[in-house]
Amino acid sequence: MELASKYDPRAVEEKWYNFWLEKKLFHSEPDNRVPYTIVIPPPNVTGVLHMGHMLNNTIQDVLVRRARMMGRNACWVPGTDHASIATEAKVVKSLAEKGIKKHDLSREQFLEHAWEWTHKHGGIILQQLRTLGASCDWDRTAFTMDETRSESVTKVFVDLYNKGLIYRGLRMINWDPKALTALSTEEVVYKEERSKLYYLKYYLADGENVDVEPLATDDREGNIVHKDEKGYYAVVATTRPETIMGDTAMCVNPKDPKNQWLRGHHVIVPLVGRKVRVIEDRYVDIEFGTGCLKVTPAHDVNDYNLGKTHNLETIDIFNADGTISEQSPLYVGMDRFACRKQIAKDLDAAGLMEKVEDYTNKVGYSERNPDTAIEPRLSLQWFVKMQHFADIALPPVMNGEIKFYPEKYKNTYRQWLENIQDWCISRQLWWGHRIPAYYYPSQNPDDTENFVVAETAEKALELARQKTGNTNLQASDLKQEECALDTWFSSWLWPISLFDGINNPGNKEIEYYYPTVDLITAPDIIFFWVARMIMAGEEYLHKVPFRNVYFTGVVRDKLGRKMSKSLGNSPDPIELMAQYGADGVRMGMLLTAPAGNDILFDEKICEQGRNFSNKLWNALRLITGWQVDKGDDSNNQATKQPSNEMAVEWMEQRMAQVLEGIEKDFEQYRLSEALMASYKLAWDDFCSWYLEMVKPAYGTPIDRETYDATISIFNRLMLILHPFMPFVTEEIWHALQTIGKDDEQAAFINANYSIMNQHLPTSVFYDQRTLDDCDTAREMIAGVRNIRNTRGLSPKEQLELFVVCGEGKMPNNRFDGIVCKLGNVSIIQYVDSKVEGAISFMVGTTECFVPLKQNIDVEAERKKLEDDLRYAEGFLASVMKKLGNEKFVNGAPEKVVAVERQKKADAEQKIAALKSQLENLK
RNA sequence: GGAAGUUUAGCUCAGCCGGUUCAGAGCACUUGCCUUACAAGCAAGGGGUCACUGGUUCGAAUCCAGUAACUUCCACCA
Repeated sequence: MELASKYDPRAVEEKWYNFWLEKKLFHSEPDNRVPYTIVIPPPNVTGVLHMGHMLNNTIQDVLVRRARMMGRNACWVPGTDHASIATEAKVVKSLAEKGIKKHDLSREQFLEHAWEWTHKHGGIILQQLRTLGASCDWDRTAFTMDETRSESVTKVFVDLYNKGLIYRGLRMINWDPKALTALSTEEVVYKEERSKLYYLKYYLADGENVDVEPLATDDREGNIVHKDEKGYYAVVATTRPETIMGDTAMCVNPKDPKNQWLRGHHVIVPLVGRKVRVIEDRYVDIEFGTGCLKVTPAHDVNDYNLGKTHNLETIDIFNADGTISEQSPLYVGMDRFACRKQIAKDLDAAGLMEKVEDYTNKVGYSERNPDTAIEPRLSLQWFVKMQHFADIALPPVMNGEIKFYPEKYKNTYRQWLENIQDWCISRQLWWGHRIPAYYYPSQNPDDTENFVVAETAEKALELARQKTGNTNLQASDLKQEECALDTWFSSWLWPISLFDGINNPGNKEIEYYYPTVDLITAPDIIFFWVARMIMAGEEYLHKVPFRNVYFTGVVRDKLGRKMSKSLGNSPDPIELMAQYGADGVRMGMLLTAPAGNDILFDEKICEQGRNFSNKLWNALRLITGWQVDKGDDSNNQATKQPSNEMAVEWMEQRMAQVLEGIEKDFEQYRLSEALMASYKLAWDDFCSWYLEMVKPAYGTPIDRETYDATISIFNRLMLILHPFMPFVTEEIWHALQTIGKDDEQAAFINANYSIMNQHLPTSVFYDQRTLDDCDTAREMIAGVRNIRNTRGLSPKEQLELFVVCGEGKMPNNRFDGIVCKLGNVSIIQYVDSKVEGAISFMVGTTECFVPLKQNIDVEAERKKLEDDLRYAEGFLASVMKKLGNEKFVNGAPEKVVAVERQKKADAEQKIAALKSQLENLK
C-alpha cells in the first residue's frame, strides 16, 4: 500500500462520518452501563455555524467521545431552538421583501410562512456540525417547538399558573419598538452613548409668584431662583426632551436648598403648555443637574413609581412602534428620535432651552435587535414569580452539587439570584408557544382577570363556565391569548423535555439520562438559560439538571475584538475545515481555549492542527514501510537490539506517566492542557524519540517484537487522541488494525469496527527511574548533537563519547545503545577521570567528553566553560547563603534543608569539574 | 455606584494549598540541515526584574495590603 506523503483530510473525514452514521455509533439507548449525557445548547434553528459554536461543540464532542471510550453509555442530544424574536424578525423581513406586511396576514397565515422558512433554512447548522465530527445522537434531534417540547411548555405554564407562580399584570416593561414586543430585563443590554443633556425652562404657572429674589450667582447656599423677562422658571435637565409631552409633574427633593422656592407651586411644561404640580420626593438626586426632575410616568420606571406614590396622571405619548401617539398634543406620528431633534430646535426657537451639554449615558438596547433602543412601557404582560425559583436554584450551586468551571461564575450566579426580578415571559409575537390562557367576554371593560388557563380549549371552556357560572359559554366565546412565550420558557425545560420528563414523568429515559453530566455553554447565557434550567430541574424533578457547567470564553479575533459580521473578522468555519480539516480546526480551537478565558482566535493555529494530523500520518507511513523479520527466514532475520527493548520500555513508562496527567487534566476540565500533553506525547516522545530509537537502518528489517510493540503503542496513541481528532485517528487506527491482514479480513475489520468504541487506555504504575535514566540519555544525545551543530560537524561523522564515572560507581548504561544510535556515537567509554584534548559537556553532575580529530577552538571553549563556571559559582553562593542562615537551617523542614545540602554538593562537584576542564585547556 | 477576574518570554497561556537548578509550555524567532516517514519536516539554540509598591517569612511568581492598567457582570441619576 502506497501512502501519499501528505495527509488529505477531506475524503477521510467524509468517509468516516458516513460510516459512523451508517453504523449508528452515536445512538444511545438506556442499558445497564453508566450513562453520560450532554444536551446541546440548542442553536437557532435558522442560524449558521459560527466560531462560538465550533468551540462549544468541539468541547462537547471531546467529552462525549472520551466518555464513550471509557465505557459509558454516551448520549449527546442535539436540537435547535425556535428563537422566537430572531426568527420572527427574519420571517418578517423576508415577507417584506416580497411586499407582504406581517399584519396583513392572519396568525395562521403568518405561521405557515414561518414554518416554511424554518423548514427551508432550519437544520443547516446541524448539518454543519456533522462536518465538525460531532457525535450527536441524531435520532434524538429535537426542536423547541416540536410536539413533545410544545406540550411540555404548555403543561408547565398551566402548572405554574395553578401554583400561583405565573401571573398577569400591568407593569413597566422593556419594549422593543421594532420587534413590537415586550422583553425581559435580561434581554436588555446597555450601551454607553454620547448624547446631550438638555436644560429646559419650566416657567411658574400664571398667577403664581415667589417672594424670593434671584441670586446673582449659583455658588451660595439657599434658593437658586431663575427669572427672566417672562417670569420665574425652573430648569430641568433631561436627555429625552421628546418625552415632555408625557410630563405630569415636576419633582424636587424636599431637602434641596436650591429648590425650596418651588415647593407647592405649579409649572408649565414647555411647548406643551400643560400646568403640572411640583411634587417632592427624596428619590431626586440633589446633585444631579439642577435638582429638578421632570416626571413622565408612562416612559420611565422611576417616574412610574413616582407617579404611583404621588397619584399622577399617566400619559402614554408613544405608539408601540416608537412614534408619537395621539395622546400627545404635538408631533403626532413622528418617530421618537426625529422628534427629539425637532423638539430641541423648537424649544430653542421658543426660548425655552437654557443650554445643551454633551453628556454620556447608557441606553438600553434589545439583545436580539441590537439597533433598537428599548422603550420602557406600561403594559399588561405575563410574569413568572421568581423568588421561589431563586430559593430553589441557589443552594445546589453554592453547595457544590453543581460545579462551575471556572468557579468565579458562582459569584455572578449568586448575585443575580439574590436580586432576582420577576420574569416577563409574554412576547407580542406569533412565532413561539402561544400562551394557553383563554379570555371570556366580560361586562366590565377594566376587568383584566377575565381569563382561564388550561392545556386545551376544551378544558378552558369547562373552567370558564365554572369561573363565570355561565353554563351557556361556548367554545367560540373564548379567545386564546395572542401572545407567545419567551423562547427561554421552552429552553429552560430542555434537559427534561428532551427525555419527555414533563409529559411523561418517571419514564425510562428521563430516569436513565437525567441528570445530565456536563453542560458546555457561554457565560452570557448564565441567567437566560443555565440558572433557569436549574430552576426547572429543581421544580419538576427535584434534581439538578447537570453536574458540571463548563463556561467557554468568547471567541475573539487575534486583536481581541469580538467576531462580528460588520467587522468581517469571523472566519467561515466550513471554509476553515475545508482548508485545514475538521481535526485541524478542532485542535486549533482547543489549543487556545482554556475554560472561561476569552479566546483570541488566529486562523494560523489551525495549521498546527493540520500539521499534527500530517505528522501522525507520516508516522503511519514510516511504520507501514518497515519490513518485519519473519522469524523463519534466516536471510531476513533481524536480531533484536537491546536498545529496542529499552526504547519500548521507556515509551511504555512515558505513556503511563503522560496518561496520568491527562486524566487529571480532564478531571479539572483543562482540555487544552490535556490536548497539549497528548500532542507532545505523540509528536515529541513517540515520533521524535521513540521512532528514531527503533527505526531500522535503511533496507534492514525490524524485529517482530519491537514491531508489534510499536504498533500497539501507536494504536493506543490513536485512542488517546481520538476524542480530540476523531477522523485522522480513525483512519490510522484502521490502517493499523489491518496491517498484515488479507483483503477479506481487512474489509471485515473496516466494515465492523471503529476506534470510537474502543477502550481508552488508562494510566498504570510507571517506573520513574527508567524515565529519569532515559532523560539523562536524551541529554547526552543532545550534548553530542550540540557539539556537532556548533562545530559544523556532519551528523554522519561518528564520534566517541567518554563519560566520567566516579571510582567504584556503576555506570548507568541502560540507554547506551540508544545514545549511540541517536547521537551517532561509535562507542561509549566509562572512565575515571577527564580526557585530554576533548570537548566536554555536563549532564547533571556527570562529565562527558567528546574527542575531536580537528583542532579545538580553545578560546571559545574557555569562554563557554568560564560562563558555566560563573553560573555555578553564583548558584553555589546563593545556596551557601541559605545554608549559612541559622534560621533557615533550624526553621525549614528537614527535607528542604537536605535538598539544599545536595545542591551544595552538586554545585561543588560541578565547579571542580569545570575548573579542571579549564585547566585542561591550558 | 457595587462586585468579580486578569496582569509571567514577541504572542497565547500554565505554574499560584510558599521550598525540586523554578522561572515553564506551545507558537513565533535565530542557526544549521532537502539525513529515503514527514520542509505541513529534522536538529540545536536565544529570549522574561513573574504589572508596580510595601508587608509577612529563614525563604515569595505563589500569602497579605495598597496602586495602576485591562476585562467582565450587576445597578441605571433624569
